[in-house]
Amino acid sequence: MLDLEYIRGKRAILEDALRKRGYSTDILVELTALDQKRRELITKANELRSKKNHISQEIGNRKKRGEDIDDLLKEAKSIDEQLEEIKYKEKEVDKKFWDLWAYVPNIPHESVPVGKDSNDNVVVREWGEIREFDFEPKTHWEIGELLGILDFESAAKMAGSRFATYKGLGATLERALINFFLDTHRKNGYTEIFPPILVKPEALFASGHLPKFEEEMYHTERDDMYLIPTAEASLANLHRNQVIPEENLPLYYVSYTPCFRREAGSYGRDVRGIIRVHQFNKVELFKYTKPEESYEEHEKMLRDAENILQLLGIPYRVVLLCTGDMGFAAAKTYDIEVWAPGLRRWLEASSVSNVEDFQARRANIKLRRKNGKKEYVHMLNGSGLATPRVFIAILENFQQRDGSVVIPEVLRDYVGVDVIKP
RNA sequence: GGAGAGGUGGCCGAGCGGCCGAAGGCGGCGGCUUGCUAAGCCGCUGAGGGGAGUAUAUCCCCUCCGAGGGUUCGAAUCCCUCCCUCUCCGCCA
Repeated sequence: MLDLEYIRGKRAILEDALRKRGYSTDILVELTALDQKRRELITKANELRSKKNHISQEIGNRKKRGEDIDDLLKEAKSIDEQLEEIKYKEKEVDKKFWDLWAYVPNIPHESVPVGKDSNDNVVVREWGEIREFDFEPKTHWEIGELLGILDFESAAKMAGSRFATYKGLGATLERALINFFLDTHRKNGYTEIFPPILVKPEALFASGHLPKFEEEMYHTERDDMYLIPTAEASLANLHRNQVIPEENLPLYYVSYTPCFRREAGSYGRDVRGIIRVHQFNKVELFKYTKPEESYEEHEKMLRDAENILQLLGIPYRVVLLCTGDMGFAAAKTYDIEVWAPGLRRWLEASSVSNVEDFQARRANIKLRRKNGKKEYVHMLNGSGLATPRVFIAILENFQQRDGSVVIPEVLRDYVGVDVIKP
């Protein structure tokens, strides 16, 4: 959520931002009208309440003196009636206003390239050698089934499409990745968190996932709770309604959680293998920072995520998302894409975003300066990393002619073997 | 699931129909004192919103004591519902 200044004094900036993101600016016309109406009603209601307060006070005074209060009672009643009507209208307008406002995206940072869609994203750097194969590289699902470490049939039987059962060393490799990610980030100063993964609607509102992404999440009807689509949702709530002394910032958190996504808008896309599944594991990085440090911290977080792939020896590239491709809450986002030779394409394995104070405003998280002044903190999140696509990258990049997969050295102690053989 | 206790400002904690946006303490900020530090003394110190105003100066007003309703001219204080925390019992890992 943005500062309301953006539809009053700083309106031109917001208009520009919406245009760059490819949003219509029509919404602003309605928002402005609602804002004006809202303020009119607030002013009127305040006046009436003020009058009423004076009368109540006067009643108290008169009663003490034993004087007659009938005329005041009558006046109070008439004010109540007027107030009732205005309050009703105010509520209505207020709700409309905030409902709309909740759909206004963040302002892109000045360093973000302007563009329409993913074609306008900018590749910032590439790392690693893309391997030349002297045989036809297989896809991860072919390798997974050949090695007996991925089982799609049993998963489909119990859960439907877009699920996978990890078996034997597959399950071990998955767990190894999680532990390796966590351990590495912990060494870099991130505090490990294992949060609730079933949360209340207000938590998802604070993180910015509601109301806009309701369709993307699994909801439990009986208790009105949601399975988190990412640990970001939980971590953004760690300090909800808190004021953090500035000397405690920045705060670094790392969290492994399963993530659940309905993938509502992507029927038929990436249906094979584990490219796009309803349930996956992710290790998430999260920071709370002072506003003046958030962009520096953003770069550092990106490096921390990249570091994992470098240690694993997986070729990747860093992509700076353009205004049109960026997420709703983000002011700036880098994606890290790993190379999958079997699929012959780059796969997004991480998304590292600075949302500035967009979530802090919703979650009401502030910092206290040394002089006592309070401001909203900046919040950053990034995958470090999501396991399925790293799993894919390991299978496809490190496959041998016979289908066996060489385990990266840093994982060998975790997995217990050097090679997974058929 | 059953019984009880409780949720008040950055924190602790009093208030239990009007004089309470809230005593007192801690912390923080400013000042005095002081060779420095500590201690002491004095003052200031919640949030959100609307309006006046060139103003992140200042002033006026409104709302907020877990959330939402209700009673009342008037509620932190009384009533109802819900949420959360704690204790005990039951149940289960």
